[in-house]
Amino acid sequence: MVSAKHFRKREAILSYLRQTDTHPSAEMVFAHLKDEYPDLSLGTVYRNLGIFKEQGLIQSLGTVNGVERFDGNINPHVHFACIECDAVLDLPELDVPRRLPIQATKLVGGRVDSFQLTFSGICGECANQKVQGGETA
Amino acid sequence: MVSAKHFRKREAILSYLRQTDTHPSAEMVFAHLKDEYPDLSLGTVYRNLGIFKEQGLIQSLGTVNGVERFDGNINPHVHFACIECDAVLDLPELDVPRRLPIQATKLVGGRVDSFQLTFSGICGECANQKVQGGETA
DNA sequence: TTCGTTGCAAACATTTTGCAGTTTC
DNA sequence: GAAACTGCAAAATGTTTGCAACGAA
Repeated sequence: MVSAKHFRKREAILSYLRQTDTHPSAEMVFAHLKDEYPDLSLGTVYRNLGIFKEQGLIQSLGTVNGVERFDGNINPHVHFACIECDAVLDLPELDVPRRLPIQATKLVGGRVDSFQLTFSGICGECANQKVQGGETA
Repeated sequence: MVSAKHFRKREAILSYLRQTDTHPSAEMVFAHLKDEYPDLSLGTVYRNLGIFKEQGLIQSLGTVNGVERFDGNINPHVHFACIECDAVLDLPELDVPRRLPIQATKLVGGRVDSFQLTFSGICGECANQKVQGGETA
């Protein structure tokens, strides 16, 4: 009667997504959990991410630089993606006016389920590094 | 001295992106231009889309169902993506409050270049078909 | 035994790239 | 000739899937 911990990597994946604010990709989740679960497989991560997404337990933020990013926080909120370091930050202070989804629904004529608002540019950290290190590309 | 038309498929690609409101993927651009340019290659489409994107002549909307979609209209505007038929529609009537990018810039501390606001759900057309055809999955 | 979960590796889809051939000047 | 653009096919990348093995009940 070994604790379920031995068995359910699924829980670890969901738990990590809910803990972190890094909006990780499948690979990032894998890399993070590899320490604790050395025999974790990337396929398992993908598989479970798909399941969580389908069940609405997590949301996909779309792709950043070609790789899909996930968020354990399913509350609608705004994101910022850094084109330099690929970091994705939450901007919970920004609220999208309620009229927007309402108007969208009217215009579309069908059903509007969700939205994704993502700003992109250079994050504070990368901007600082550029100033200090010089603008060399 | 054959007209440049014979030669520059690049122009045709950009021109199509500016004409259409379908927000096509590389494959869709390819399929559309294949008639007029039978020897067009998919690699050329990808290559030129990359160049246009880099030059700011077009914008990427991110991926819809795993494939990247492009927009020849680089004016910031809102989109709607149908999860049923993968259509992407413009919602030019919706305007994002100016305070949002300003606030985002302050919060991020770096630089905010652009944003992407995409609603998703079922478009009017697909919604109608569902009603008429019954809700059978 | 039965069911669900997993590791592994193969398969898959999309996108990128190297290279040689062509067009333009 | 040089420079730019292209077709083609190979490669790279990210993701999905089949299958056998394993764990829990």
